Amino acid sequence: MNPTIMVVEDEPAIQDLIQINLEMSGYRVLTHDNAEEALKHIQVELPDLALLDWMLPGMSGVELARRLRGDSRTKSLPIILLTAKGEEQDKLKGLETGADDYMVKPFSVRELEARIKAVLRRRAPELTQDVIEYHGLRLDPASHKVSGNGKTLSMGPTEFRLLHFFMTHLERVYSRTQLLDFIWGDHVFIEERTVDVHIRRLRAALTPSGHENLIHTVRGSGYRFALE
Amino acid sequence: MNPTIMVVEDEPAIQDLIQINLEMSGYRVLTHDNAEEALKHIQVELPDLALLDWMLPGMSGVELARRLRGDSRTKSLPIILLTAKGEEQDKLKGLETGADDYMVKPFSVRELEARIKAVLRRRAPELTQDVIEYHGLRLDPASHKVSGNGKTLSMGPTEFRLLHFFMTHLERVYSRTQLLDFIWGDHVFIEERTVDVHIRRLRAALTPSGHENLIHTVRGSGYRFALE
DNA sequence: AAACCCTGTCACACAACCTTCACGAACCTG
DNA sequence: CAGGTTCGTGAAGGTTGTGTGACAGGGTTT
Repeated sequence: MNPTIMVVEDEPAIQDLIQINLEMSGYRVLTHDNAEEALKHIQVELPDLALLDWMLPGMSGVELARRLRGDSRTKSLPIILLTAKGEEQDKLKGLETGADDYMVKPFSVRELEARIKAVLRRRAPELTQDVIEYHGLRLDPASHKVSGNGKTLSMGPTEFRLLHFFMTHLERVYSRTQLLDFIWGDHVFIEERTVDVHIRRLRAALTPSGHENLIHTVRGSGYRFALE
Repeated sequence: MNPTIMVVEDEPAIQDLIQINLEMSGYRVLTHDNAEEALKHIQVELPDLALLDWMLPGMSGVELARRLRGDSRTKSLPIILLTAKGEEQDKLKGLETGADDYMVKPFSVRELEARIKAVLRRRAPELTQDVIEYHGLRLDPASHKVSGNGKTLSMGPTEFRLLHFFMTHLERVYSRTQLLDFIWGDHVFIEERTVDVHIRRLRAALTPSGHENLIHTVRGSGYRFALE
């Protein structure tokens, strides 16, 4: 699934501009024109990044950012603030509230996309559309293709997500529970051992190019993806 | 046909400079020296990109941009704003322009063309009227004709737009929702599965020349158009 | 008015996929 | 080396996603 970006912006013109361009770039966009509505939506669905206007009718974007940081569920949600010119001197305050980045209006769409990409890369690399390559194994999120030493490898959707996660989180052990959280999503009621089965299928899918030995079992702890 | 660029600029010297250079580069250029005239023209003909001066007699370029964003017909028209040096600080306070990009005068013609190209490529590669050819499959936007290895292929309007979109967006997976947004338009209340049906019709239309296997199903994600 | 084309929706069938389970191998501990 | 734990593996069963044919409504042409 593509990264979901929540846009909270009260001016329709700029809302449309952002939405159209981000969708064109492959993001899924949710728009709200006030903070209260946005908060309600977040109860239901957690976006991957939030783009908040500084000034909003009712609760301001700054206040919204602070609230999101306060709640443990949204604590690590990447946030970019949009500020108009005169507000710039308050930028320190903005960063203090926990925003990852901020942009001063007017901004170009190119710049916006660059910053979104930068923030995502830092905070959630598995959500960017960047091609990842590691020792002859190549994964392209945009075209949804995997190849090992030039040879195309095919696998199911879950194995693809699993591999994508591993390739953006190298050299580290993840427990089955963690993998379930990151790849299957929040609070899914699934047997832990199911992870083993997908690991096995991923190994099988990587075998044609000999990359199956990148996945290491760490007995008692979980799995690790690396050269060794 | 070449992309049409509308230039709204009141200074004759700059107007000429832009017009001559852009025409030299193969664009069709429409010039107006005020926003009202430009709006009138847009009723008749929709350009592929608008180049607006910030300051204009009567309605300003900013106001014009806002209006264009407001009308659903011109909502997604790419816009580049031209601003003079001093204007950037004074006039921008809290202004949301809705432009895709903006340039500060004086600028080089080379830079202008680079930005135009970038904006066009990002916003509407399927808008260019260039004939597209890909592995024996040939699509001519101007005459609305498609042929595969010389053999004429016939299809309905929707399938044509779908194919046009795919051929200008190769090697990338698009979800059903994205395809609905890009090809049917924003906020259309249409069943997602309808996309499948048109994919099927497009495949059927491409079968006579054997190009139906350029369309790949990516289970759980959407469709991808490429060789593979 | 009839014939035609295009479109969006539905229902059904099938294939791909996910999850679980059970069994045995591998491993650790004492 | 015995007992217990953890992991790999194959298969079964249920679920989900996609391909496909049919059909009705709207629009256009004949």
